[in-house]
Amino acid sequence: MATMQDVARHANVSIATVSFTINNTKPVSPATRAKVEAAMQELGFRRNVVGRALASKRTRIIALLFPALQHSFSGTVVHFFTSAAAAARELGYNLVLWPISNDAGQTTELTSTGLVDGVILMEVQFDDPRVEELEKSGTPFALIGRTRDPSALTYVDINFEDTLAAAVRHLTELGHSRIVLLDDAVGSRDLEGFGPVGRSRDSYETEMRRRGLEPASFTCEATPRAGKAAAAVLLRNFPQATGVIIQNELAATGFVSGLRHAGIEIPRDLSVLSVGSSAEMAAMADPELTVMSSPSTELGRMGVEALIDQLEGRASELRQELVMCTLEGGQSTGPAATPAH
Amino acid sequence: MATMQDVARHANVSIATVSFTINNTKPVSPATRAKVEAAMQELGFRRNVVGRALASKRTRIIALLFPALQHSFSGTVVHFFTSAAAAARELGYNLVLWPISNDAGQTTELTSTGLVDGVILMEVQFDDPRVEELEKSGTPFALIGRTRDPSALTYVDINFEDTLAAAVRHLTELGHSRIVLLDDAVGSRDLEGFGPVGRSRDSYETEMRRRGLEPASFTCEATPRAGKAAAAVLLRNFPQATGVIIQNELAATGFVSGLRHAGIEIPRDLSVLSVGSSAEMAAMADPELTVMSSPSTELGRMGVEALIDQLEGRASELRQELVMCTLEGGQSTGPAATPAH
DNA sequence: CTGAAAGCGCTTACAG
DNA sequence: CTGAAAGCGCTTACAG
Repeated sequence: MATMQDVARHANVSIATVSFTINNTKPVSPATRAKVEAAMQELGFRRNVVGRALASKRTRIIALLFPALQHSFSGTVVHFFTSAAAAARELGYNLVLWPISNDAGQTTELTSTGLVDGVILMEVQFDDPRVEELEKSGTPFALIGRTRDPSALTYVDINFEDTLAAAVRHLTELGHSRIVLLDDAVGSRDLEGFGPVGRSRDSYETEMRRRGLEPASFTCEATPRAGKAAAAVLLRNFPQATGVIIQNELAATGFVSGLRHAGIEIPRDLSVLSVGSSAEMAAMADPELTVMSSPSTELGRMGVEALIDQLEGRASELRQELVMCTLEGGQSTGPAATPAH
Repeated sequence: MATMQDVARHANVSIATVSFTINNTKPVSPATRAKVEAAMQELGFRRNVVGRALASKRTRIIALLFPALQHSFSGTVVHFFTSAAAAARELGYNLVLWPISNDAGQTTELTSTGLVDGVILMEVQFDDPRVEELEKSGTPFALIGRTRDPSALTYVDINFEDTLAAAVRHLTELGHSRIVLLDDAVGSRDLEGFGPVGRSRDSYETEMRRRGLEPASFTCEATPRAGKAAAAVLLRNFPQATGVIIQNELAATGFVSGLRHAGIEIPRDLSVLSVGSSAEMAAMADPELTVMSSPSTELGRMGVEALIDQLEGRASELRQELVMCTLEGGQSTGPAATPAH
């Protein structure tokens, strides 16, 4: 590869001038610019990023920290990864993937080698030790998710509060009043621990009470089989229910199957609304689930943008954004009927 | 961060000596080593990777090139990404994600900035322009997949040939002889184009003929809805079939639903074997599908290892590996019966 | 076994 | 507007 030195020689200018014209960092006369550009063209010059990184002390690489032992890799995670990578590139950055364990200790070791300018932290917990670690190490970062009090942090997250309220509203507008929430056991084992589950359940309960309705919720593991079993639990423990909000993507199809096997017809006998999943996943169920789908693609992009804004000093104020899940058609919610069971 | 210079000063040695002891690249006396290590410890020194990269002309970064417009992001892709990232790190490398369009033109632009030592190319086509581009640019690379004639290339891929033969065998051992293949329309629109579909269909046909059976295949898009429609097509066009091999992960659940709605009981009336999907996906169907699951995790790791072996000059011979899909229990295959339709 | 020094390919004050 | 030069943090012949 041709170097900047080669270009300078070829154009009869100094290497500094080449740098100035490439970066538009100092005025360059039109004639000189033309010479330099011709030389670059001719030599097929591409600026070496490693030299640039060392000199400028900015690698323009950011890392995506994700849980190595992802408890449940929903289909939406891929969209998140890929949209983050695409957004980074559009902004002139590269995205590296860093699997880390959920407990702290590794992040400083990773960031201290100078590879990345900043990191995006996925699957943030209420009290996340990694956040402290990042703060201590001085690494700029953005969260996908929120800690308990994220007021001083850069983050993007799903607006679970409004999403669950909208989910309740969707069902009440269809005439439902006995609405049960089925969520993910991962969160409820440590209810305070994982944001999505805790925030969602709180919001569900608040919204139900606000409407004078009695909240009721239960939980199952994130597998189709667990979802199937949960169907039996629902029928036994919540026989009055006419609507279910399920926030457990991987259990949802099994839950629907379980209900079908029990003779429940959806949505005639029971409405099921899947929250935080994707249209693709929802379409796997039979009947296809009405879903409030996760804004994974948007979050990936926004997380990257938030971080890079910060890195480039463009972030005049802290960027903190919440995005709602989007209600998408489906065949699993309908008017409330008397419970058939 | 402390630099190597700081460590050298602190230990009263030259910076070269620090480098030698860190890299074990020249003999260092035990006493000196101890001094250097103590200094590193005390200063919390971590070798800066950018400086190292510039001096050594190796960034120890590899790129994963994946199709930006992935036609169908199966759940298994995430496992691939994450296992590749984990494997890279274990070997002292970093993995960057590079979305590219499927047609050529971009890869040289990406590799020529000197960011990566090599690349892994996903979703390889029979005649893949990107392969030529990589060869021309001199970038070391490994394929996930195979071109038409990959004999001179480093690759890892699914052993579609043996997998489909095993799929046919699984069903014939259960007494089936009318076995139909349902695959992915993406491949058959350009049958020569996409390896998995072409290789699988060829192998299916060969194996059927070898057993004196008549091959028959059809195709549908990669969506649950298309799968559902495909169920009707099967019953209309292949009424004699008692077994179906479906190589279309995203259509599989819909296919099963479609059959159920048509009154077909699986596996009593019809056996369905899902090939190249994952246990997670297979579990979404009702009944859970018997599946030959994609070795995504293995492929991710192997692809990275193959590339890095090559980069480090460890690859005495070309690394070319094929991995079969693994048959996993499920409830959708059983003894052949007279077609009920 | 250890060190002085050149050099990897850039950026950026500083001077003119 | 342009250039000479220092420097980013390392590695690696070369010399001793």
